[in-house]
Order: sequence, then structure tokens, then C-alpha cells
Amino acid sequence: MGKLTREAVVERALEIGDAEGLQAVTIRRLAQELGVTPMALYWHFKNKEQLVVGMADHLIEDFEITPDGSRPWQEQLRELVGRLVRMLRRHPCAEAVLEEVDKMEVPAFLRVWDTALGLALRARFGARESCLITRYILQGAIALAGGSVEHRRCVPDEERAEHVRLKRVRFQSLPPDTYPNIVRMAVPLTERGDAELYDTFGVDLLLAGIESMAARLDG
Amino acid sequence: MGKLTREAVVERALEIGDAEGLQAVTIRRLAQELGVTPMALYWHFKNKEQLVVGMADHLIEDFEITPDGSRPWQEQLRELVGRLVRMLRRHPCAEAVLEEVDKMEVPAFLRVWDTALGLALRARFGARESCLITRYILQGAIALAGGSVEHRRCVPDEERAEHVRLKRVRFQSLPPDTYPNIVRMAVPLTERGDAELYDTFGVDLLLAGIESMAARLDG
DNA sequence: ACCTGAACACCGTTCAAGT
DNA sequence: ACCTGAACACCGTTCAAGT
Repeated sequence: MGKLTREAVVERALEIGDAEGLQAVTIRRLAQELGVTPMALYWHFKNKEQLVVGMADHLIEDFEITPDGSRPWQEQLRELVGRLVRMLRRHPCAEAVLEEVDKMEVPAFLRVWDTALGLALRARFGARESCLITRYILQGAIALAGGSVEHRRCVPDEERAEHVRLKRVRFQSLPPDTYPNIVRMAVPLTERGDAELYDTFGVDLLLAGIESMAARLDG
Repeated sequence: MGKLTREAVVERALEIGDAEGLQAVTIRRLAQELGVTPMALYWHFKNKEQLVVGMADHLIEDFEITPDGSRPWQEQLRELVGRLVRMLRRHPCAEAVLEEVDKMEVPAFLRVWDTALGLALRARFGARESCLITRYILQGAIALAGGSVEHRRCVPDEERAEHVRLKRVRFQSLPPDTYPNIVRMAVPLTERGDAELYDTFGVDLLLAGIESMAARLDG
């Protein structure tokens, strides 16, 4: 039996979170699955908050950002956001984790933020604008990519389809005079198939806004 | 003593949430403050989830959106987002509430969404793009406006300033070789004074992205 | 250094019962 | 219709103690 290590705990926590949602990640539950007493975890983490910080850090730590002065900042920013988005897709609980933690306490997140700041400055945004822009794009990417994930438990496709069908019916049976557009667009609203379109469109939107603001600075 | 009404419960819950954070909003705590047994709340709400739905609905219900075909869609969209943002500023717990609930279950949110959908369609976006855009702008506004709020308890200015100073020091004492930009920009990063600039810039960014995408459709 | 056991103060929720 | 009382199965966390 391998001993209880910080990493093992965090990885197990992420497994539970991805499978059943972050609210299922519990000190007691975690301890039980690891074959250990709940208090054992308190040796490795000061409290539950620090455990979630550990989860967030583990989610972002392998991003390997290499700022490269020879490539355009738009391209690099897009790459950075792309990695964030793909990670959020892979881990259903990532959005919840990143919303719950104080991101300032997550070293890996600070590194990503630092890279983004460098790119914004290179785009000739001022100090304040760069701060706002980077907050905006990172937060926006989390909200956007996370929002398109069913962060419930991993369900068999059949049950997922049933869930979609139910939501669609709910939309269609709303009073059409107060919700005309939602009733009419119940189908596209509940479609979730083309995650790829969603990703590129979302990222395009984020970056179009930033480029547009950058152009104003230059003009 | 007025009787226990759904509205009174929701309002009290929002007071607690704004003052001490959503995690302080507890069935038992709420019951105690209302001078009633915890189980009494279960007569008015099926469970805690429905209570939070009630909170979300109450936060958005008085938005009074009047779609007006004679005004440009950009203007109306900006107004809609502006209301969302101002509400999020007024209520420190609003972001947490809106993140926790299933927004599809909040009637007032569905009305806002319906209005936004109408505006997107008027901007000549297709059905799918309109769905994405409206999700994007509503979610983005929540994340952006909420992110600039200290959603801890309402603290006296003095303690708040101390908190900012502490964060700044933490940034400045990070290893400058791994976090060069964060160290250098510790001051603007922790500045929080001009909420107004933050708001307009954030909303501008959101709308610049959307207008830019709309222009591509026309071009 | 690393883990256990017992205990404390909290949760949400159910169910039967009161008025 | 509206609320209470007792109980159940959970939490996170502390503190003293074991090895």
C-alpha cells in the first residue's frame, strides 16, 4: 500500500469531482476511498480550502507556456485560452474548482496570468487595461467553456439525451407570450452537440473584443 | 408578528448572503433569524436549492425590459447588460447565487435571456449564433461584474484597505523570475477603486466582440 | 513525521404529529 | 394550510494520543 501523498489525494479528489461533481468531494468521503482516517488528510492539507487550491493547481500545472517574442500576441493569447478551454472540457469539475478557489493562491494560475499580462502589455495596452483584459479573458474563458459542460455526474449517453429532451420540452411548454424567443428556439438552445463550434466561436468572440479595443488604441 | 412568507424568507436570505457570503445562508440560520423552526421553511420551499432559485429570481425580477424595435440593438443590449452589472454590484452575493442555481429554473432570468435572444436575432445572427452569443454575454457579465466584487462579508473600509495592502505585498514578494509581470504590476492589479472604469471597460469589451462578429456577418 | 479515536458544533432533510 | 419536535445521516475541524 503506497503511502498517502498530497498528489494522490488531489488526484483522487479530481476523479470524484469529475465523476460526481465538486460537492461530492468531501474530506470524509475522500479519506474513506483512500482507506484512511479523515484526520489523516489534515496532515497534508491545512483545511478543505487548501485541498481545493491543490486541485486547481494540479489542473493547470502542466500548461507549459513559452512566451515567444517573435510570434504575434493574438496568436499566443489564443493558444493560452485554448489550453484553458480544453482543460475545462476534459475536467467537468474544473469550472467549479476555479470558481471556488481564491485564484491568487494558486501558483499555476498565477503563472498563466503572468503570461497573459505579458501579452497584453505587448499589445500596447496600458497597465490598468492589461489587468482588466487579463482578468476578463481568463474569467471569461472559464465561464464560457465551463458553462457548456454538463457538470453533473458522468452519465451514459442515453440518460444525457433524455435530460436534453426534458429540458427542450420544458422550454417548448413555457408561455409563449412572455418567452416568445425561448419557446421558438427551444431546439438550438438545448443542442449541445457541436462543442467545437462552441469553443471556437466563444474564443473568437473573446478575442474579437480584445483586438477591437487594441485597434482603438492604435487608431 | 407578520407570518412567514416566501418573500420575507428570500429577502432575509439575501441580506445574510450580502453581508456574510452565500455560504452563511443556511436553512437553520435563516429559521433562527426569522424566529421559526427550520422545518417551517420546508413548507415554503421544497429544499434549499429552491430557496436559492427564489433568491436568484428576486434579484432579477425588477429589470423591466421593454424591447423597442425603434432603437438599435446594440444600445438595448448594452442597457440590459448594464442592469445586470449594476445589480451584481449592489448585491455582493449575487454572483455566487447565479453561479449556483440552474438558471433555466429562474423565471426572471429566462425573461432576460428571451429579451437578449430577440436582440441577437435582430442583429442578424443566426439561431445557433444567437444562442451562443446570449449565453456568452449573460455569463460573461456575471463573471466580470461579480469578479470585481469582494464577495466576503461587508467589512469596514479600514479592514478592506488592509486586505488590499496584504495582497499587494504578497504579489510583490513573489519570485520575480517566474512571475515578472505580476510582481511589477502589483499595484494596478490590486487597485479596485474605479469600479466605474471597470464596468464600462468590461461591458465595452463584451460588446466590441459581439459587434465585431456581427460586422463579419454583414461584410 | 505521519496517522488514529473520540468528540464538538454544525449541516439538510424526513416523518409523524400538532393546531 | 401552516408549523413543531425528534430523529437520521451527513459535514469540517480540534485536540490529545499513538507509532
